[in-house]
Amino acid sequence: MSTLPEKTIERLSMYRRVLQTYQDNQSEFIYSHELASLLHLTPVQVRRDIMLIGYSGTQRKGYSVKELINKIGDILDGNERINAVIIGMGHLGKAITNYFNTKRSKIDIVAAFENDSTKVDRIISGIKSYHTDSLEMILEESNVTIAILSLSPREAQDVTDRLVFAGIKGILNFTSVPLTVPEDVSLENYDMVTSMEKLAYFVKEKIRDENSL
Amino acid sequence: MSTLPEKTIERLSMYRRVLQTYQDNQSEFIYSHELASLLHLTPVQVRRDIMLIGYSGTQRKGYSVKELINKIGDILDGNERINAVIIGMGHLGKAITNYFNTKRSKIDIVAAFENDSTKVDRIISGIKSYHTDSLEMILEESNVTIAILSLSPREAQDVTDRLVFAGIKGILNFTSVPLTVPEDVSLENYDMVTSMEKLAYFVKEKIRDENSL
DNA sequence: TAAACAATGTTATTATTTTAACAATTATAC
DNA sequence: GTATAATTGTTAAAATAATAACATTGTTTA
Ligand SMILES: NC(=O)c1ccc[n+]([C@@H]2O[C@H](COP(=O)([O-])OP(=O)(O)OC[C@H]3O[C@@H](n4cnc5c(N)ncnc54)[C@H](O)[C@@H]3O)[C@@H](O)[C@H]2O)c1
Ligand SMILES: NC(=O)c1ccc[n+]([C@@H]2O[C@H](COP(=O)([O-])OP(=O)(O)OC[C@H]3O[C@@H](n4cnc5c(N)ncnc54)[C@H](O)[C@@H]3O)[C@@H](O)[C@H]2O)c1
Repeated sequence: MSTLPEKTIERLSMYRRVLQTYQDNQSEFIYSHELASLLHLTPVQVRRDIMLIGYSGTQRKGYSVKELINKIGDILDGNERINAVIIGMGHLGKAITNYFNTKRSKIDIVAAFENDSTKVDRIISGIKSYHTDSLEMILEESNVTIAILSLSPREAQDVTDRLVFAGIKGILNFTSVPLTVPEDVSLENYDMVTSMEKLAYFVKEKIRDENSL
Repeated sequence: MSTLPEKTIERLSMYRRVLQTYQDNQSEFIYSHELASLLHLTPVQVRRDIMLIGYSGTQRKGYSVKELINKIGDILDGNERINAVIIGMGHLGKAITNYFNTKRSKIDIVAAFENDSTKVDRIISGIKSYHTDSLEMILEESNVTIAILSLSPREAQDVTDRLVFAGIKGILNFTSVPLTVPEDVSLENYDMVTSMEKLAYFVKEKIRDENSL
């Protein structure tokens, strides 16, 4: 199967989550319009996404919840578990680590890195925290493909370069720094300020539109 | 000016941020290709966005950094400051509050709400935390338009309904719950698990592509 | 067993977003 | 001054994503 559209991948992740709670509570099958309604999407979009991943339901009956969950798992998770590290165990880093390692998931955060000596060589939020100096050493002896960046912006590009050099293939960047990475490294940015400013803009626009009617 | 495309709004927020640091360090003017390069975009996209907001640079000279910052400010910020509240002062809520109120911005987090009695009626991360029971009361006497949700998923929809009823116009949702809100309320969701799973998928795909060459 | 119905699966259309093409303009060099 | 080069502003085209249309098919009902 060729690479799926980005937006479809995002929705697959969301389908799976709601299917998992649906599975526990409800029926064995689910209709596209039910799944759509749980996520405020259209039934067509759900059907199209499911078509794209090559799964088929039964007409008049819907999709097998269990099979669909498994099929999504095949696509999102693959076979092996994925190891991640987190750089920067400040407020955000601790929140993320704490959150992630209380969820069941195929992705594990296996180590943290810190600069601040008071946070090094300790267990924080359930995982071992190392000094950033030993980044290369630790990464060499473990199979880590993803890094989460929640460190001070000032250090973000330097550490990124080292991560890339050490063979990291994906970066989830919470610093607002626009990172430079080579082509073969995937980069996901989340910028909370942008998110807030965007929301504020559309709130303003809606109020303006209402007043102008 | 009519409502701008969503993606343009996101980039405007990013333009402004890099322009602000550029302003402090460098020249009075900036070329589209320079601004593009700082954010890893194309010069065309930068020029098109700037066209859409109705600002003009000088050919052969570029854009006045100061004027462009101001123009973006007119669009994103409007005239008045915006007040926000945050619901749920757990790990994530504290991180966000702490982060936001150390930045200069037109958006202020003015109050927090909590259920846990040990976190109520105290100053946490610099802002006053109230019991969620008093949500309606506090919102009535202040001009708050935006709410940030970082509370337990279980309570998310209930609190959302109350926020909407109390007149909130925008919600930034960090719980992974697919919230139901009326048409006139803007909703921004950020789902960290989806973000991670998406990243993991594209990492896998890239590795697969490389192996199949 | 046949007709009606209600759901899926897929192709076609539309909307949004990005990228390309290029004309217009202005600073610089000669 | 005039030619040249470099940059903006805008329209056109391409790519991506969402929506609509509808044919297909399994299920129910009479
Ligand atoms: N907290 C939020 O809600 C939030 C929101 C958006 C963006 N961010 C961004 O996320 C990052 C972290 O935010 P925070 O609020 O947790 O800040 P913080 O100051 O609490 O944490 C930063 C941590 O990074 C560590 N650090 C610095 N250099 C390091 C290095 N070279 N290697 C390893 N660790 C290093 C520091 O010691 C500190 O513990 C910042 O870039 C911030 O801009 C945070
Ligand atoms: N921490 C993360 O990195 C992260 C990442 C993604 C999503 N989330 C989501 O963000 C939310 C918060 O995560 P967290 O890690 O901070 O969890 P947390 O348990 O540390 O914090 C949740 C807080 O919400 C409070 N709360 C519960 N019900 C409330 C109510 N009705 N009114 C006000 N406050 C209430 C609790 O008392 C608690 O302090 C959760 O929905 C979680 O799924 C967190």
